[in-house]
Parts: sequence; structure tokens; C-alpha cells
Amino acid sequence: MFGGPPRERADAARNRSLLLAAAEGLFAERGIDHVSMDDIARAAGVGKGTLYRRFGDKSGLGIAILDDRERDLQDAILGGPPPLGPGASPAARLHAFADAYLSYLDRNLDLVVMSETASPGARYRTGVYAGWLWHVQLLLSAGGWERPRVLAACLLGALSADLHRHLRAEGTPHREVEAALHDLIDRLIGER
Amino acid sequence: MFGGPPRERADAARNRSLLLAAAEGLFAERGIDHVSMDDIARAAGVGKGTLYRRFGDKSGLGIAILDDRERDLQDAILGGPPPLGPGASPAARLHAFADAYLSYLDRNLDLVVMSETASPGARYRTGVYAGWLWHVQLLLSAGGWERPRVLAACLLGALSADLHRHLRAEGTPHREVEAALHDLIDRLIGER
DNA sequence: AGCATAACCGGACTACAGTCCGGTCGTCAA
DNA sequence: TTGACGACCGGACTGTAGTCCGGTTATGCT
Repeated sequence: MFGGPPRERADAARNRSLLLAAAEGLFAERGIDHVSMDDIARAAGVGKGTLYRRFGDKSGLGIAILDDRERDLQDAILGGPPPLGPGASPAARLHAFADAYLSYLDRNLDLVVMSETASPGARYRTGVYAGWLWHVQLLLSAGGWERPRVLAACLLGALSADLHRHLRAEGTPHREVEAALHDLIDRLIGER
Repeated sequence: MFGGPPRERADAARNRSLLLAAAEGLFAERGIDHVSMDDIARAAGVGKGTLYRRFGDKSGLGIAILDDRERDLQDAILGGPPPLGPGASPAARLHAFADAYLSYLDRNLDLVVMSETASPGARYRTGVYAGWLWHVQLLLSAGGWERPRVLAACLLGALSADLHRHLRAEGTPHREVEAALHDLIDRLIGER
């Protein structure tokens, strides 16, 4: 009767792969700041229109590249072993989330900065952000907070990629950032 | 012997005023997003080079426009009456700072977003940011925290203009944002 | 296989941020 | 007052993000 979602055309899928591969290659080779959208389209051997139709804008391209790596983290949160996954106390899960997210950030910093700052407010419009927000909000309300959504948004503010790139550039040791966040979470929701 | 800093030339000063006035006018009239740097230079009757020499870039222009309004807040913090100024407990001063900063943000939201997001990391390179950081850091270390600098940076992350524009756009009531921040500060450093 | 349809393709085009440099004019010292 | 210096001026120029539309080609039905 109703078919599933219309299948992606073969040429479209091929171009998507070509573009993602070209972008990842160029980013790794020259650094994100020195790669333009034209470069990517040219390297993939397609026109610019194709690039923009597939990914919307530069931030969308970044999100697509990050997709797999983020999915790993999301899966571990939703169904992996505790304390990151379900089963541990809210406090323990919040601590585990902070560690896991910081580590994810650390491994993909420039890409995340790009996807979050391509245009003002870009971060908050992504589905991934909604996922993190939902998770933190649940943990906070399990911990008895009254305005979990706003508070969760504030906590995620403390995890902005831009901020952590700044801290890294300033030379702040990674372990100090982790320690500060754990202190903060301890005060918010209790001990580990 | 050594003269003071070389005086600004009369034409340069005149052009600075013209540019600031033109920018404020256009921003108010059309909204920040619909004003280009060319528009501003043309409205002020000067060339683009002049605009960029005076203010560096778009974010620098925003900072210059915000300068006075920020200075009021800085002065109140450094020498005004408690609890915002010196004399009150660190906890009380932190609460007062959060209120005052949120209110400042609320009154200048688009301009602050522009000055913070013109380029990635722009926020952290400004003198004003260093001032807020210093203040919050002092209050936290007076409250007995061990890593006041990193923690202060995280708290300011929760006060990013981009985030609060998003919360406003989402319809979150201002009083709820205030309440959440006060709850958070209470846990960090004690009661009001 | 043959055809109608709609999605897809690509590159020319616009708009904007930011740079550069030859010419100009304010400033200071004599 | 005059002259030399250097800061200042302006607009043409570059590089980039993102849009648009006429031509093309995959797809599903007969």
C-alpha cells in the first residue's frame, strides 16, 4: 500500500559518500579552517548545488560527519552498561555523561565547534542537542530538581565546544576541567 | 618627556562617532541581521577601510557599541553598593551578579550575540569577558572552591548570549531562567 | 522495452566579510 | 607660516557561504 520512505536514488547516495569522504579527507589533511565548501565539492567531483542540497549548510555537513561517532555515545547512554547506560543512580550517570561527553568533545573538537558555530544558534537546532538535553533533564528531575529543562540547558552551556576549545588553547589541563565539572555535579546532585 | 598616548586625530574621532551613530541607527531600524558592514560605512559617509581600521571586525564594532552599557555594570560591580558591589557575602554577590548580567543580556541580546559569535572563540578574547571571569573566579574562591577559574568559565558558559537567546526564542519565561540560575548558585555556594 | 514524471545535477550568480594600497591631509617642530 | 612626516582615508579587490534554475537522468508504471 504505502511504500516506505522513498528510497534515495543511487546517484544521490553515491554523491553523498563521495562528499563525506572528500570532506573528511580534506579536513584531516589541511585542518577545517582551510577547507572551503568549493574545495569539498571539487574534490568530490560534484557541483556545489549538490553539496548544499545534501547537507543544507556547512554546519549540516559537520553534523553528518559526526553522526556515527555521536551515535556510539547515544547508544551507550540509551542501552549500554551502567553507569553511562541505564541502571546506575542519576548522580553516577551524570558524572559518567560528563566524562563521556568531554572525551567525545576532545576527540572531535574542531568539527564540533564548526557544527555549533556555523551560524548563531546552530547548536540548539540540532537533533543531537535535543538528545543530550533530554538525557540531562531526566537525570536532574530524577535528582529532585524543579526546573530540570532550564537547568539542563545551563549545564550543557558549560559543555559548549567553543568554551572547551578556548580552555584547551589556554593550556588548562584536561583533568582539571574534568575535576571542576565533577565538583559542580557533586554539588548539584550528590556524590559519585 | 614622554607624551601621553598620541592623541586621536580630529578626523579619526569624528569618523568614529559617525560610524557608531550610523551603526546604532541602522541596527535599531532594520535589526542587526539586515545590516551589512558596507551599509554602515555608506550611511556614515566613510569608506569601508575606515570602518575596519577603527573597529577591527564586526564583533569589534559590537563591542564598541556595548562599551558604555557594559561599563555601567562593571562600575557597579567594582565600586557600587552591595550586594552587587563590594561588601556583601560572596554568595549574595554571585546572586546579584547573575541577576544583573541576565538583565544586561536581556536588554542587549542581539548585539551581544553578534559580538560573541562573529567568529568562533570571539567571546573569550574580549576584555569584558576577562573581567566577568575574574569577578566570578574571586567570588568562587572566597567560597572555598579549589578550581575557581575553570569553574567560573563553566558558569559563564551557562550565561552565553547564544544560549539565552535560544531560551527566549523557545518561550522560556525570564523568571524561570533566573530561578534556575539561583538554584544552581545556591547549591554551589550557599543561600542568599 | 518505452515513457512520463520528478528528483537530481552543476556551475553561474549574489551578497557579504575582510584586505590592500595609492593618494590625502592633519599634526608637530622649526 | 611652512614643510616633512606619517597616520588616515576610501574604494577596488579577494575569498567564501549560500542561492537559483535550465538541463539531465534515475525510477516506476504500462
